[in-house]
Amino acid sequence: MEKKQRQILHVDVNNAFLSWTALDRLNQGEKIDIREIEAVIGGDESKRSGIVLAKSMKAKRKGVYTGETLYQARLKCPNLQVFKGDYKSYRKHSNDLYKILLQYTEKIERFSIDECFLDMTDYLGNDTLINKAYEINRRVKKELGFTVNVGVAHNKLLAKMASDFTKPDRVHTLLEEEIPSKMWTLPVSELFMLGKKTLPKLYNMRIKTIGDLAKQERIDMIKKFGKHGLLMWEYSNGIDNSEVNYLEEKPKGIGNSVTLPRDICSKEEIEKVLLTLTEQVAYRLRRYNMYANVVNVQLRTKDFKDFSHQKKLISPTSNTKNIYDLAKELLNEMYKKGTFIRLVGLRVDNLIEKDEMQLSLFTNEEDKKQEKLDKVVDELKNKYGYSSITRAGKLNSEEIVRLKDV
DNA sequence: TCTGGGGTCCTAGGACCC
DNA sequence: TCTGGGGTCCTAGGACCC
Repeated sequence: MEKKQRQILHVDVNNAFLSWTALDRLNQGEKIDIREIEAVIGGDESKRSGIVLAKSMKAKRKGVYTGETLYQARLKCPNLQVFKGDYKSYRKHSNDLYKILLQYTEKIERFSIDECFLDMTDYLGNDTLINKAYEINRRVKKELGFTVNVGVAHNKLLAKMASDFTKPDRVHTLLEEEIPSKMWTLPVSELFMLGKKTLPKLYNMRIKTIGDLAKQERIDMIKKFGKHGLLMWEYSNGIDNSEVNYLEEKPKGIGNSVTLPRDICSKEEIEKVLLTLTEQVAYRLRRYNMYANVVNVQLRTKDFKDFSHQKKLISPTSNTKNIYDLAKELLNEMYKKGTFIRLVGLRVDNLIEKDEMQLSLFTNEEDKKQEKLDKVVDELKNKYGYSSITRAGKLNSEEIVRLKDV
């Protein structure tokens, strides 16, 4: 029996951070709509995080692109206006969008803060997929005040490629019969999951368009690039059988990292930063009701060399002290005296849910005490805000690490 | 005034076991 | 003298995404 053809939409907010900040400013009574001028949402140069996070159409036309430094962007666009991002507000706008989309299907995968996949297969009624796409596009603009692109297709990959065609405020289809005309003609760099490391290798093989890639022998792509080769080959041919993952998923890992306002070169200073990062990570871990099995410490040197070490915990934990102790151990292993460090990161991985863990013949008295302490601290944080409570050893590092949103 | 921060998944080598 | 091979777990690093 042939399987029913799937009906998939991809909804992508146009210039999300910039549009949302534009709306917030208009709501606060500002006269200028920053979508209409040469503007970007950017990081903070004084904190050495001065990159472009989102740009207006006018800035884009001057050649400004996401991820480049504000310095480079200003060279191309001297009148560029730079605004700060507000993640709390972005989450709210994202949720507003989600609520509208829920009226069309419950099978929604929130792919990122500004992108969703919708599985409409069983939710079309007598309507067509493309009508639904236009309706969503119109309603979001009218009810929320920002615009979206909607991609219409029969799998996620094609829907995502379609929503990336001309912007803003558009609906595009990418049906099987349209693949040669609409997708194979594009530069191969436009293909989803094809990054800047792979691109030069393909150019060396005289592969310039997605169509060139699609014409390769499948087996050759596997031989040259392994699993990733197969993926690229399938994507270039419009093949993607992955499901819309609409069920809320627990995270697989939780991390926090920070670029320091100045490079540091003493283990003691790095430890203080690690403690601040650990507190935040462990707090989030406990809010998910999960335990970690692995701790990972990442360092970036002043000349942008990244390295990391990781280790399994003796037993799964969500306790700040256990994680911090192992993090210090890892730092000890990996840190060469005198190296200038630009970024410090801490993540926990191989997470399990608390109830999966047999509680526990082995939990010792010290751990139980720690757990109680963490709980008290968490409750205060929940009640009075994350930064309401802090421990003495950390105070110094707060001059270095500004507290971030949790 | 160069170059964020949060993730997921994959690969490859070594240890260890049968 | 010769010197397996399959499987799993652990770790470091890298590619890619938004």
